[in-house]
Amino acid sequence: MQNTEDIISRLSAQGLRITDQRKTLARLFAESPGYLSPKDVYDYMGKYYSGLSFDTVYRNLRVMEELGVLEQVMFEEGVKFKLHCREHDHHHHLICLNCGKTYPITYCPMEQTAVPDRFRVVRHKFEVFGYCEDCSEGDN
Amino acid sequence: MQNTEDIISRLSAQGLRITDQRKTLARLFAESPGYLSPKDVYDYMGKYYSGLSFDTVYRNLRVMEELGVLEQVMFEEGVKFKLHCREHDHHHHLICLNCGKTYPITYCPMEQTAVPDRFRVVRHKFEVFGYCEDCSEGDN
DNA sequence: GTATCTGCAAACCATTTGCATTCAG
DNA sequence: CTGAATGCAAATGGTTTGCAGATAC
Repeated sequence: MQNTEDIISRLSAQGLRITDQRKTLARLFAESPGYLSPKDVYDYMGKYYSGLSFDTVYRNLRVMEELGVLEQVMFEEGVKFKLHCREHDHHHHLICLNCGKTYPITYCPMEQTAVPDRFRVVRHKFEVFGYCEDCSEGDN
Repeated sequence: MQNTEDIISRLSAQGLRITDQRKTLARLFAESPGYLSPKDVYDYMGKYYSGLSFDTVYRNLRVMEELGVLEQVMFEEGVKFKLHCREHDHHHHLICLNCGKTYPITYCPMEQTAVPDRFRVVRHKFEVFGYCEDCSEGDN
């Protein structure tokens, strides 16, 4: 986990101006263990900034994603963001369907996967969805 | 692979009317080995129906997806469709980044994945992307 | 001071909906 | 014939863009 200051200084180091909104944004992601949709972010930010506009949220999410501070993942419900994993070794995630919190999985299935000679692998996606301890009321 | 008639009769069996467009749609998916975006479908269909509208394409894709004839997957670039796999055993796919063609992988990583006791797994996603034999010019 | 940020409005794109017409059964 | 399918136009929802005023540096 990175704290708010880490994120701020990375933004600053990249030449971005440190506005109040960006501080709040940094804090939000520093404190959120899981994925957030643009709407989640907008709703949270809206509590602190009355005149907040959606486009600024999008702009900042995009900028932070381009700088590698955030990472963006496509879910069935749409795009979501979280802090970019700083761990060096390749890993995957357990993702809670309720709170969006993620837990690393060190195991990578590519090692075991038999791929035809003729297929040149570029990347892969392995994600496990379910309910974390705190959210285990679930649906069925 | 299923042929056009199989698909048509499944649609018919479900009470749908067999229009020209749906026949063409069935043929398109029967002959396409990979994922197609709504736009791909629209472009293809457009060659045969001059007054074609996008909403009919969407409607038919959605209906066929609800009937289990098609399956829908979210990629970075958006939603895509292919024939729903009829194979009984659970499996995953190699997906060609160029032509969208898919190849089944029998291996399922969940068997090897250590999950914390407290996390209740509901579903998972494992996809391998790359270039198939025919598309191996690739990008790098 | 100056370039970057922000909010606003409007544009944009993909997707959905209502309705009148057409067509499969 | 009748209800379902289609095309059209318009609405919607999510996201992006242009521009003028506000703000970090």
